[in-house]
Amino acid sequence: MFNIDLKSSLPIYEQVINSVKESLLKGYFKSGDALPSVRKLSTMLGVNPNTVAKAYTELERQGVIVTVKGRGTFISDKPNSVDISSELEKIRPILAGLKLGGAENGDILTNVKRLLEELDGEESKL
Amino acid sequence: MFNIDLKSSLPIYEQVINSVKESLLKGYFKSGDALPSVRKLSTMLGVNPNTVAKAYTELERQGVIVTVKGRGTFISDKPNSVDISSELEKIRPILAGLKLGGAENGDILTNVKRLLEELDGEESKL
DNA sequence: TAAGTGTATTATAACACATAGTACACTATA
DNA sequence: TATAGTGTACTATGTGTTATAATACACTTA
Repeated sequence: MFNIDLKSSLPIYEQVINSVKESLLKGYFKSGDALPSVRKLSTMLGVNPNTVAKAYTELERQGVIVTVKGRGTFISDKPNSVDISSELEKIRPILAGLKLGGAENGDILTNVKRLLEELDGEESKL
Repeated sequence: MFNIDLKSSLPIYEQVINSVKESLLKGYFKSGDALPSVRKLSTMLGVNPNTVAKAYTELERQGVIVTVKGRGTFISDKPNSVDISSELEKIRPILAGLKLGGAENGDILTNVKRLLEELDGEESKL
């Protein structure tokens, strides 16, 4: 479910954020569903509770989840909309690296399309 | 030419790396051309020479540039090929964020295509 | 009452980033 | 031969991020 690589250079809390988002897209969670508690998820992952709490805080800031003191953390029904162009600026240097490394525009586009469909999960295949 | 934002959260040396790569793709440099020296570029950008040296070291590791002791740094004629799938893994979380933020697959693909063409620079429009 | 929630705080350690200053070996040129 | 310019290496310092550890508090549910 939540796949974390402790040896990755990507910070653990960011991996948690990404993992939650992908789980949502793939339909593993629905609006209103409860996420694992901070302490439970931290023991599941073998990670400090503060690290999970940091991920949840950021996810709430983005409107992906909603926290209720004393009760738990739940999936939001309407995540904040994001600025497409600013997010695309993060992709730009990766694309530049791919092109310098010999990748063709067509191949890159095909793979991005495959990635997008993969993120749509199983429900989209019905 | 080399556009650097000292206030960005992206490390300066990474911005230099990206800047050099994009300049190459856009045709501002050809194989064999000399890059600004470490000390010269550092004063141009208002940055420590060690920071520029770090960027150049990484660019050489990727085969983008070649350094000759005592002479300078030059554009390589054959950058190392990159692993497409591993690079795409960096794009995955960004795409997930876009989709959660309400972006449609079609819009995302259109923008990625536009980015790719933008990186091809002016020579491709002849 | 007891257990489980999110949250906050302080402290510590490790690492990345950037700067500063210095030094060395090399190359090109006056 | 000097001089200036090149990449490179090193130590030191400061700052910020990441992650852990250990508590503590207020809240909710059973």
